[in-house]
Amino acid sequence: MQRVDYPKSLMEVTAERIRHAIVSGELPLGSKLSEQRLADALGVSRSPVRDALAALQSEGLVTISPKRGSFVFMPNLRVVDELCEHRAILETAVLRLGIVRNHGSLLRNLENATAEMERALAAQDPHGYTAGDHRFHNAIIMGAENRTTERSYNLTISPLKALRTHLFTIMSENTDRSMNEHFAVINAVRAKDAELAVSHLWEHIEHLAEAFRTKLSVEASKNTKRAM
Amino acid sequence: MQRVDYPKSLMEVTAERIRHAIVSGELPLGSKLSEQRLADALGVSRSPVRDALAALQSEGLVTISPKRGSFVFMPNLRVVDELCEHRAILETAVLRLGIVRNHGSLLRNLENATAEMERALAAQDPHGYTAGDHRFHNAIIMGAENRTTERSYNLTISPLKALRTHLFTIMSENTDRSMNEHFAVINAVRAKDAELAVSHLWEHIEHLAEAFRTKLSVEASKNTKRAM
DNA sequence: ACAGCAAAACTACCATGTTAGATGTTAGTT
DNA sequence: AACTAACATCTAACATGGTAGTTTTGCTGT
Repeated sequence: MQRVDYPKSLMEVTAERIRHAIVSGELPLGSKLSEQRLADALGVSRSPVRDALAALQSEGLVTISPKRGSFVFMPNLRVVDELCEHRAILETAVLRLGIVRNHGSLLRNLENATAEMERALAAQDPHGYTAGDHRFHNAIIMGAENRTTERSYNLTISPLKALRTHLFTIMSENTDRSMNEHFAVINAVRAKDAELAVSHLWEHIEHLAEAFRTKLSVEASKNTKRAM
Repeated sequence: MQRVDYPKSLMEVTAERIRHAIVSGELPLGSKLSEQRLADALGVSRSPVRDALAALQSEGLVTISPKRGSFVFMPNLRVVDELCEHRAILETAVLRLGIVRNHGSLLRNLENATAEMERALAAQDPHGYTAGDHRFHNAIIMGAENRTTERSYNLTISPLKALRTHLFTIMSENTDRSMNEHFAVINAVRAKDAELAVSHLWEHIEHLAEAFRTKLSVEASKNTKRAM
């Protein structure tokens, strides 16, 4: 007999659906949502939708305007900068710890992730490449074995994941440089040179922030549509 | 004329009340809550209480057990360690940035905070001392001017604030060492020696973690009571 | 055609009712 | 005394109705 895992509540399922719709690009950034419409579309009452939206707000994916409506988050340049910097702060700090605490498994996970990315790159599979990238950075976060930091990371990474799919519909042109940066981090980790690894990692994330900035300033002239 | 700030919703007020009750020690750690009882006690309906509890759960102050009840969070040694480490990660990273970006105002705020702490120490005012300490660490966080990191910090610091009031009812015996550590950080900041400041700060937070650990292992034999 | 303005539609907030699941209690059996 | 199961009680999850604030719409006069 195996212990039963708790069935997910309606609110959780609802939150997952909406989160996926945002991150996958189904719901445009800044688009208007509505408890009632979402409830009708998902076939549930307004209560779980309301709870889900509140949860997604604390994840940074949704902003709720009192008496006006709920909206998919709409990043400006400053917020994106801050998100990337926060990400860099967490990843670099955790990388320092991981190199000391779990050097073996950390290195192995990083290598697996880059292998997946190379495979996806050869197969021209943008989706797989993105998955590998997430796996790479996730391996860094897991290295310190600190659940609090993991939670904090997941909160800030959700909007960034959404941004990635919304801004980069095709595989970026900078994948070569990106791959090299990943390898640079790995090599430094392998050599247990924490400071070098950290500096490569910070630079890597900074490049991503730059890419976001240029894309955002181009697409700044879009207007909000109703999605739900 | 000043821009009016949005009137707070019932849910926000409710959340503030409950949060204050937890952080101030009014509600014991691990004690059972109940939407209905809280609603009756606060004179509101269950809806805002429910929303508030959900928000407090994402702050780490409350844990909700499906169909069973809500409880004030109950930390174990591991979680406290992780909270402190996460705090150290954020504060040290942000301190590095702050020294570069806002050296002047950062230093000024740190000095004001320690001045407040010394005043409180001379006046035997534990409450004021704690307030000064919070102001000190808050000054560090504000130094980088990154709202995302601020939010992340506030989420992790709430349980730690609660722990402080619940575990240290009297002013700690280690205030001398603590004050010296604060001064060590300030001096390093003044000299713009980021690495030295960071190492002092990390050590300071690590000492706090140790204090939590010893107190927790002593008080581990307490049982849960109903509070509301 | 356009500005002003009032009515209608829409929204989240809050209150309350209902329900399924979890827990505590007690009567009944061995 | 020990175990069991029916029962009562308590809980949060979910559904639904009312309300006040916001936005849109559509009419009106110019």
